[in-house]
Amino acid sequence: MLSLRQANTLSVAVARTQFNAITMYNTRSFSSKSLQPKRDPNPGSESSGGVRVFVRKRRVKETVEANPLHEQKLSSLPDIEEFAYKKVDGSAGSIESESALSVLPVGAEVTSSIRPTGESPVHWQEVLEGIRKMRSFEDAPVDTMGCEKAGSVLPPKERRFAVLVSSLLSSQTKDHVNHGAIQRLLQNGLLTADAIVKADEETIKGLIYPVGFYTRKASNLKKVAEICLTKYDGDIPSSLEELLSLPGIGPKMAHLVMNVGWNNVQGICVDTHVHRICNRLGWVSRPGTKQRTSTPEETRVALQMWLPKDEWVPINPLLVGFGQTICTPLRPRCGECSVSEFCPSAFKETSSPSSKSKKSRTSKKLSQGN
DNA sequence: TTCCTGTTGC
DNA sequence: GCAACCGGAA
Repeated sequence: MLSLRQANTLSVAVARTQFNAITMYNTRSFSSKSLQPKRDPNPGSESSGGVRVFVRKRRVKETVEANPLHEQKLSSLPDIEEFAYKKVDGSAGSIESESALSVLPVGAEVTSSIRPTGESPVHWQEVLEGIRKMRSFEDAPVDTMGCEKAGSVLPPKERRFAVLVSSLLSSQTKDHVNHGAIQRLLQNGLLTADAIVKADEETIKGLIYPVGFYTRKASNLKKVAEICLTKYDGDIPSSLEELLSLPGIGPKMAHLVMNVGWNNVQGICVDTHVHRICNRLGWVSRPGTKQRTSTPEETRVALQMWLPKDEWVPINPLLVGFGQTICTPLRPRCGECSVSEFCPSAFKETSSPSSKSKKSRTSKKLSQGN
């Protein structure tokens, strides 16, 4: 059975109401003021002696309380956490994934969220809060020109296509350069699958220049548009697997598109910033070891082990902006960082790696696992 | 030099 | 694991 400490990492507040209902709130999603348990708006129905359980997010709160059809509304929502519980007889049960409203046996005790299985690093909440505060002062490029901003004024289908194209173009490219390329495509009416299929590849290439790898990206863009048009009626694929099958779309972009394009959280979008910062903070490691993770994919899996799911989307823009302004790849500004006291890597990357020989740099990398 | 919100093929 | 893809900025 899981310890109280592990259960606490879920930050779930459980409270009984006079209707013998259990309302579970994710405390990270709520201000302390809104933590008051709400009574079951429809007590007793289909509960059959059980206890109603609500698992929901802050942003659907209004919907729930205002709409009598709360069950349908809730069950159609994504990003619902999974929870395990213990029955009175000691046996284990769980609330099904994606099931927002479930019935829990009388006397059952919530023991854990199913998803996070790893140990949370100490002080992770303080660190996250500290970074949020630093970010509220800074204005990182990602805040105004990130991929998720692409086509925010467009209709849903076109917006999704814009997000996909923006993702495709943005790798290894400065935010403002990518933003310019998207604007030029838009102005030339080339931000739909249909238009790109009809357009000349050289034209595309000229418009997206100078994004990184523009030749390859122009080629990929044509192929992706063709696939979107023929297989998805001009829309973009709605599953992780299908997105990954597109040329030029890897794990980082696939998760970004799922997150901001479909609002369907399948995993954390881990890029170079999230990868670097999580390792600096000691938040991720090789399974069963204390060594740092070596690839963003490895970081993603390790991070998903313990980070609560409602942080999966915001962690990306948060750490990207932090990485663009303070926790930079080269010469991080630890002196300006308010959470350096919690960072095992603080003030340890002051000298330029190039000041050392290649050999010592390699050995340094190898010994960095701590 | 190193990096840019990476992906791909070897 | 690592070079290639791309060119420019800090």
